[in-house]
Amino acid sequence: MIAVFLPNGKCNALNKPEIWPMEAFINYILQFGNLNKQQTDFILSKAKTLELPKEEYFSEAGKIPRYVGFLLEGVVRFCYYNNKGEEITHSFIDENNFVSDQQRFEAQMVASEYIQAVTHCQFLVFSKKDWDEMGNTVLGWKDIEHLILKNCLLKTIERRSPLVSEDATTRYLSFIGQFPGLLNRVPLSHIASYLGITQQSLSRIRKNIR
Amino acid sequence: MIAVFLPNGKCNALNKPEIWPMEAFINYILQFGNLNKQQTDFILSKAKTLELPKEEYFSEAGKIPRYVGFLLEGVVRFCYYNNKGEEITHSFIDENNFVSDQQRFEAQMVASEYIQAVTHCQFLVFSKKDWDEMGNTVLGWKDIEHLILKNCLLKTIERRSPLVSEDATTRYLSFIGQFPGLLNRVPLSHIASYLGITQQSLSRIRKNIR
DNA sequence: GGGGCTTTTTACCAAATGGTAAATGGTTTC
DNA sequence: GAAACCATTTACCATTTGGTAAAAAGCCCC
Repeated sequence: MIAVFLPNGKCNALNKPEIWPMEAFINYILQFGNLNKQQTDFILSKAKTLELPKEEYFSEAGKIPRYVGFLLEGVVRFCYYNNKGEEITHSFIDENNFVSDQQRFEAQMVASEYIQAVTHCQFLVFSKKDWDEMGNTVLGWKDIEHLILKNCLLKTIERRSPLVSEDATTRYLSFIGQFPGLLNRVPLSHIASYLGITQQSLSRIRKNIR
Repeated sequence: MIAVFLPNGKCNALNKPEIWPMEAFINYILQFGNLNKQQTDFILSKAKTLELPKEEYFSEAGKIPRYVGFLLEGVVRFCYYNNKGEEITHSFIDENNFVSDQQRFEAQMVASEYIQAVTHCQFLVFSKKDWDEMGNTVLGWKDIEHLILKNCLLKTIERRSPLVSEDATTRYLSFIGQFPGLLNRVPLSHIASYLGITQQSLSRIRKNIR
């Protein structure tokens, strides 16, 4: 991956991106529509890289989201606090997916959820200004943007559906199927929260499965 | 409401819509963008009405969705069968909302869910051909369509979130808050399924609340 | 490698939920 | 109005899950 490490361990290093990891990003985009080289170059010219150390926030409840991100490396989670003060992990996102509280970003409204780096993360990011400029400049980008967002929302709904109706063991197995490889990168406490059970229950379930 | 009742109790009566209930529909649409009279007239000229008796299907798993619907009167539910053969109610939709398996409708793919009338229902419906024609003819309609879909998907996610993390009583109370008035129009068995609990548990919870 | 820290597992019991079956209540049909 | 039907509640007990606490395992730092 890109050899851009943070000199001071802080989270806000913005750099011009290197060349080749962009391919994953461009390939992702081109799934949803056609763009010519000039157009993709324009989009890439707006991208910056952002590194976040583990546990830092990509965006925070109570603040206005600054970026749309595309996750090149790492895992993030969306979480919020319910009215009992419990921290609820709502979603996980891994490599080569967009990361954004899109509704709040678009409207530049205060967010109600946190987006947190679960591992060390590397993003491509777009500011509101650049994102809007892409929409106005690149013909067809708005359609692609809509398709991507729709796709993300549908995936979220599909992933979370079994979490309501199935028993805890089935939910856990379904999680493993949906996110193969995430199991070893994410604390079990977050997975338990995502599945809507306690950490102890999850541990019991894992024991029964072995 | 429109006085178009079915002569034979069957579900496929398509008629030209009357005038005034369209207002709710147009008002709904204009929330998401501006259209002039000519444009809304064009859209209305494509709308037909569809009446469905209680328990009939608006669209069925294994079949290609024929219409996008706008629910003028009644309640529908989305449901599917999980791999244990249990029927799961995934969502409820009530008056003045769009009803569509939009992804499958757009692609004219076989659906995996049922959309069923919970009460007697009256819809405005649009065929695939007319829907596409609206997109190609009415400038700005595609944007409105995207916004509406995004809005529906976000609402679905928001409504279903507490169903994962909260206990059954909280989920029930949250359901009542989200759908005031639906309680008396929908069988409790469907509500229990929606909440991810058995009918007996729901009955117990209702007893405890009194 | 050892001390200190966090994560994960285990144990115990209380509480909530599921499953089966029967009773009650309400509605429709004739 | 009685019979038949469906929806809802109740009861009982088995199973699952939650909550508290402690033990074990893993990890980091020096």
